[in-house]
Amino acid sequence: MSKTIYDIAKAAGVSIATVSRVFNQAESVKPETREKVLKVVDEMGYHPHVYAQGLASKKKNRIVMLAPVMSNYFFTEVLKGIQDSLAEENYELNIVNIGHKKDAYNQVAETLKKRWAEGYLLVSLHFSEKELKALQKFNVPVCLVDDFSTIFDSVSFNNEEGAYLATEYLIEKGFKRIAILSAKADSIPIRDRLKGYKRALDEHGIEFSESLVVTGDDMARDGFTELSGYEAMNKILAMDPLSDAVFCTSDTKAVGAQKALKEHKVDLPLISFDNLTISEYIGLSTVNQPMYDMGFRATNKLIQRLHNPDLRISNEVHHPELVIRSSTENVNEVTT
Amino acid sequence: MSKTIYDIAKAAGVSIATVSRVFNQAESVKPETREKVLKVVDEMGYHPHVYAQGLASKKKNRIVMLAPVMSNYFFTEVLKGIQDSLAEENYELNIVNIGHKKDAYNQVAETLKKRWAEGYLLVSLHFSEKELKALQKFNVPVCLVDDFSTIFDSVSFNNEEGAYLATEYLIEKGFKRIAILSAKADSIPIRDRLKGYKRALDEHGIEFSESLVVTGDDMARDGFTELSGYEAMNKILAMDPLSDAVFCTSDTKAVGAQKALKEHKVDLPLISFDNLTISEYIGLSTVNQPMYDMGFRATNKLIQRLHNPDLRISNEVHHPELVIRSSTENVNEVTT
DNA sequence: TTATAAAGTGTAAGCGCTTACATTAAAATC
DNA sequence: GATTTTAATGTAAGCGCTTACACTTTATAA
Repeated sequence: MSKTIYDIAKAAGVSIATVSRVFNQAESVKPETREKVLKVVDEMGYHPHVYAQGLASKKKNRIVMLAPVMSNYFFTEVLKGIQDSLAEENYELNIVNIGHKKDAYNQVAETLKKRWAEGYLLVSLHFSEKELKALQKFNVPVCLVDDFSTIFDSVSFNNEEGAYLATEYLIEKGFKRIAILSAKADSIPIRDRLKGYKRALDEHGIEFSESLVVTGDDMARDGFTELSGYEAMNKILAMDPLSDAVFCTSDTKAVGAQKALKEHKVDLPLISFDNLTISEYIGLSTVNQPMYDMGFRATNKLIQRLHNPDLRISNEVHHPELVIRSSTENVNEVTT
Repeated sequence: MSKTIYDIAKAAGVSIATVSRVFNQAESVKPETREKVLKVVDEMGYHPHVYAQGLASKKKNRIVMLAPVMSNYFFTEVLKGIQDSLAEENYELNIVNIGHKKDAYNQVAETLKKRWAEGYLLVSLHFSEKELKALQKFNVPVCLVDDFSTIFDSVSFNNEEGAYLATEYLIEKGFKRIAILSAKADSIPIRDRLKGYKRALDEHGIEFSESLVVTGDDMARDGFTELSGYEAMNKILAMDPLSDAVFCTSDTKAVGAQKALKEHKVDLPLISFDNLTISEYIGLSTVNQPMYDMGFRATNKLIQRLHNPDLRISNEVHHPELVIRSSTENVNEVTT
C-alpha cells in the first residue's frame, strides 16, 4: 500500500499538520523541520493523495479541456496555446475527449457534474442556447473556445467574416461561378461560413445558387474529413458547366479535394479555411484562424474568472486573415 | 454550494447509505425507495463528488493516457482504439499531455505519483531501462503503447522491420543510392528504423554510406515535423550525385519533403512511414502502423491487468505492412 | 400462528488530507 | 529576568463519500 501522511509524520517525528504544511505553506515551517520531512518524503516515495487533497482543501488546481476527437492540427495549436498560458500558473491540464458517437451534450454535462476541475475549457463544441443554459446550471467556470455565447466567457473566431474574405478574394480574381465545398448543414461553423459566402456573392452582385453548395457523403466528424472533401470535389467535377473556383470550408477537406482534382487532372482555384500546419506544405490558400492565440487567451480568461468569479461575462472574437498560396495563385503552372 | 449526499438523504427521507447504494449497488435498494431518491437527485441536480468517492472507495474507474503533444493523426488513431476498447468497460479516460519542453520523465513520474487513475497508458514515450525501473517503483498498472520493455506490459510496433521492408522495396525496384530522411539520432524509433534501413542495404549487398543519412535542422518534436522533412529534402537535392530514391522516416516529414521536391521540380521515389489518414490523399507510399489496433489492444491489456494484477508481463509486437501509392509507383507521370 | 431466513435500511468508522484553533517554544522588549 | 510577541508545531474537526456491521422489516416455511 502506498504511504500516507501519517507514515511520513511518524517517520519524521512530527505531526501530520506539519507534513501537510511542508507541502502547502512551506514558509511557515522551520527550515530544519522542513528538511527533515522532505528527506523522509523522498526516502519513502510519498506523494499527497490528490483525491484527499481535493476533498479536504476544495482546491483542485486543475483545468479540464473538453474537445471532440483531436482530429487535426487545430487542436494541437489550441492546446499549445492553452499549455503556454497555463505554464505560468499553478494549474494542471486534463483533456477529456468528447466522442462523436454519443450525445456530446450529455458527455459534457456528465463531466462538469463531477466537479473534477476548477474550470473548464470547451473547445469546438457547439451547443444550442438551451443546452448552454442547462450547462450553466452546474455553476462551474467555463470558457468556450471556438464558439460564441453570451452566457459563458468565450474566445471565438469570426467564421462569417472569414468565409466572406475568401469568397471575395475569388470574386476579385474574376471568378463568378464559385462553388462552396460544404459539410453538415446544421453545424454551426458551416452555417456561419455559408452565410459569409452568400454575403460576399450578394455584395458583389452575384446570384447565389443552391446547386453550387456541394457536400460529401461521409458525415463523420460532421463532414470535416478528407474523404468528405474528396467526394464533394468529385461531385463538383461532375457538374456541367464546371465551376470557376472553389471555396472549401476546411483544410482537411481541401486535402481530399486536391486529390480529386489531381486524379481528374483538373485545375481549379481552391481556397480553404483553417491554415493548418500542413496547408503551407501543400500550397493551400486559406483563411487563417489564430488557433494558438485563441487557446492562450481563453485560458487566461478562464483563470481570471477563477480568481474573480463575479467578473462580467466577456466575449472575444478573433478575426480572419487570408493566406494566399499556390492553390489560387499559380494554378496554371501547377497543372499536370 | 453544491449538494452533498446529506442534502439528498434528508430531502428523500432516507439515510446517506441508502443514497450511496442507489448509485453503487442499485439492486440492493427497494425499487420504490430508489425511485424516490432518484427523483430528489434529479430535482436537486446532485452528482456524487468524484474526489470523495475516490477517497472512500479507493476506486477511480479512470485510465490516464500520457502522450506527447498530439501532433498528428497518429494519436487520433491510437485514441480511437483506446476509446473503443474502453467503451465496453466502466472506465473513463483522461489525457495528460507530456510537453516536449520539459523533462518527459519527470512529467510522467509526477502524474503517476498522484494516483489519479487506476491504470496508465504511456503512448509514444520512450524511456531508458533505468527510467522505466524508476517508474516501476510507483507500483501502478502501466501499459506502454508504441514502446517496448520487459518491465511493463507493452504493445509496440516493429520499427526495424518496417524500415527494412520499405528499404527493401526500393532496392527491389532497382534503386541503389537510397537516402534516408532521418530525425533526432538518439530517438528510439529513429534508431530502430535506421537499423532496418542498414540491414536491408546490407542483405542486398549495398554498402551503407553515412552521407545518405540526412536530417533536417528543425529539432522540434525530435525532428518529426514537416519543416524538418522539408529542410532535409533540400539537403538531399543539393547532393551530387543525387540519390536514386528516399526512405523518409515519417509521413509528417514526407509532407515537407514533397514540398521541396515540388519546388525543385524533381521527381524522386519516396517511401515513408506511418500511414496517416492524409497519406492516402497525397499519394504517399508508406509503412502502415496499425495504430488503432495498438491502442485497442493496449487498453485491453491494461484492463486485464487491473482485474488481475498478478498477471505476468506481456509484450505484443505488431508488424508492418507496405502500402504502395503513387509516390513510388507513378513517379514519372506525376512529374510537373 | 410463530420461528427463521431474506431483504432493506441505518449507524458509524474511516478514506488521506487541510486548516482553524490551541498550545508550546523561541525571540524580542523592557 | 519577567513579560509580551512572534514563530513553530500539534490537536482535532471536518471534506463527501463507501461499506462493514447492526438492526428492522418483510417474506417464507413449518
